[in-house]
Amino acid sequence: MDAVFKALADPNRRALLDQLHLQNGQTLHQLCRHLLMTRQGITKHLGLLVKADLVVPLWRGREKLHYLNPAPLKQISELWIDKHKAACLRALTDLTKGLDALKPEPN
Amino acid sequence: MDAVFKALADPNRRALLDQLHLQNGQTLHQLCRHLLMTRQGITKHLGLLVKADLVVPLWRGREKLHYLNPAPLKQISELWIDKHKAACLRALTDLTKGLDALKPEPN
DNA sequence: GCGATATGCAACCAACTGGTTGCATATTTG
DNA sequence: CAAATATGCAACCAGTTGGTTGCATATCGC
Repeated sequence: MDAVFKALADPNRRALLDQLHLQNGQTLHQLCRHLLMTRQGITKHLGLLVKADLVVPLWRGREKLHYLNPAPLKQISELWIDKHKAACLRALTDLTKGLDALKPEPN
Repeated sequence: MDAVFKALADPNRRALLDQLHLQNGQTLHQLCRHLLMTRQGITKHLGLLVKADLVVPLWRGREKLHYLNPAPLKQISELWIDKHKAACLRALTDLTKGLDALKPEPN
């Protein structure tokens, strides 16, 4: 869970996910073409994505294919985002109540 | 957008959001009681949350109240998570296809 | 007004991050 | 087998991050 948030924190890694979203199952060298960085740098980013289980690697001969795994994103969305979305109205009313409490001196 | 992902990357900041979710509009000192860290440390974390617009501060006298703003989370959920969730089935079939392609030698 | 309370700001530090270079290993191809 | 291709691993380096300490400022209560 923490690994997923950390993995999503970097724009390069999000770009990698986007790239895989565009064409799934790309090899490391294919992914390198879209991101200006050394191959080893990309390997590190992919390592974090794999550790967060957002990407699943698959060896085919000397090539390593990378596939998206949408499960963690779904989980985060459900466990975290929706929880706060549900409190949307409450939060807004809280805030406006706070603002009202600020000005009880209209004299 | 990037600021939101970065802000969510730290467990302490997520804990702060959780705490505010539990009781909205808490003051800095109130938030300090739930997280073992110096007040200044928490101030820094809150600063990032405010910069990401996930938290809105509100001064009342010498106290600074902190309110949740659910808008950025909603936006992320819609713009990012759902995009990948939509590709859920496709991603899975891609992966299983990749797995199948691995073993075309059953002889 | 004065002490206590609530917060801000800046400097500093260790640890982590993002990225590189260099070299090793495995697989494919001719 | 040898050359080329695809990848891994480790060391290193600069910049950022997470957290601290120290001191300044503003507001409340007596």
